[in-house]
Amino acid sequence: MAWSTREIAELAGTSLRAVRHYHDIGLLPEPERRSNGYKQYGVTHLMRLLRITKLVTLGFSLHQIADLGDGDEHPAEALRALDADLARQIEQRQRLRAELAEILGSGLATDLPSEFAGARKEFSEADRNFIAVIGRVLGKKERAAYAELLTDEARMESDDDFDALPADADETTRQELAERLAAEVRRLSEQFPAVKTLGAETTVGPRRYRETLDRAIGELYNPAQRDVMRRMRLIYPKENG
Amino acid sequence: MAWSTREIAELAGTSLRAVRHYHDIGLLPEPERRSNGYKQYGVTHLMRLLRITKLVTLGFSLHQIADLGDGDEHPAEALRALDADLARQIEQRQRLRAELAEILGSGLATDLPSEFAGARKEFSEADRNFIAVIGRVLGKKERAAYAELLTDEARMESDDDFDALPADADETTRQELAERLAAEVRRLSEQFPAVKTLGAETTVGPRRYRETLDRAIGELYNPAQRDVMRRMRLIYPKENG
DNA sequence: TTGCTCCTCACGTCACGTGAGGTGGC
DNA sequence: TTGCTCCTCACGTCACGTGAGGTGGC
Repeated sequence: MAWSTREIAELAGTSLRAVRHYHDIGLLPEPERRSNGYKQYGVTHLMRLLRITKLVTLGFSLHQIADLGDGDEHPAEALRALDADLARQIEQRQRLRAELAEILGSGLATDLPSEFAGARKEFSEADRNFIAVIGRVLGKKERAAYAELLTDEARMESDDDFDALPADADETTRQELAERLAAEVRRLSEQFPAVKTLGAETTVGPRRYRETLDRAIGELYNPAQRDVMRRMRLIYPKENG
Repeated sequence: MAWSTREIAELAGTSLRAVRHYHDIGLLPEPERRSNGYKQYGVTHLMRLLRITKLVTLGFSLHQIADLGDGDEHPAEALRALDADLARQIEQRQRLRAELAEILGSGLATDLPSEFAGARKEFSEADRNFIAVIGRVLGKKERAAYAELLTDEARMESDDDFDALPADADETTRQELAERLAAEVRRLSEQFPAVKTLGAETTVGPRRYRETLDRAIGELYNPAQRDVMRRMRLIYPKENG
């Protein structure tokens, strides 16, 4: 008597359902049946199944295996293509691991681009969100420049004051803070010339870039903070965040 | 006015459908709608979406992302688990590439276990099938021993005669061939002591092992060849293939 | 009126896993 | 009669892709 479905599945190291699936899609011919409907497999079926499971573990899709046919020609070209594919997958995973290492090493929030891994750590939630958004719309080079700025520059007292600014801060407080921040931005612009042109290279075009930043600012900061930003721009009329 | 679905999708570098999918599974809250039913996204939605897409590209499943919650705690443990997983995936792919290299280098048929990569090449189809089957049912150590035998031993004239043996070969031819083959097997048994106990360590148990080999022999070789095998066993009474 | 965007079903993909419900031989 | 194996539907998984069919603002 011949093998049952469970038996060839076990001999081939696969599952009952997998064997039936290979029948369903026409990858493995169905064997003869006994009078009660039970399937009876022979060596040729086992051979075919062994080939299938081998190719599956190597990483071929069932479609590819079907295309390879049941002949015994050596599919060198397909094997090389698969190898190249595996090489790509390995590289991609290695890049991901490098990124993970950066994130883990820096304790960087997971919603920030990993270029910012080296940045000084204490952002307010609004700042973090703002940086996440700007990080998405800036082009690669500008993002790197921005990241460099955040990495080299320590947090200043004026930053704390800005974060803590209440929505109803009075006129004098706002103007004074705007002046201190403008002085800071001026200094940064000299130290990091890229800041002057920030927004020149974006992923969404200059118009969407401006719109996006404006919307982010509108939602993330309170009226007094937004007013301080406006005043800053009057004092030091350059693009800035 | 706020962002449309297409707009946040583009800002986050993902697809319209992906955003809707995140809504469907409750990963991303739906925003307010305009009177015409159009969705209007704000910065908080963009932030959430950015976090999701970032974690997706790192390799988290949507379930895992849901479990991480929308808080901004640093998911260090999850990141480390993911890293370990990526390391495993890389290793597995490297093993597959090594196996592919062996197969490609040797021109080995894809239905044979790759341990047999070094084996002498000219198997008859029946032999190849038989080796594939026995390769599956032998345990790892015995498979290695068998592979070593096939690697070191050159093909003999008697092998060719056996492959070419017609189903109606006469008595004398069979007996003579059986004697030559038995002598060969005796020599091999001395050179490779593992041959004597072949079948002791199997993946399917001794009973299924014997059954499997018998069925394979029955289907792969003609009556005269099977008779020669029987005679061999009488002359040199050891397990053999 | 035409073109473009938005919307909601709802089926398709891939390689099976997992019951559901029924039959056959000991 | 009970337990075990075999069978055939047929839905579920995962992260969306891809139309199908309809509406709204310029």
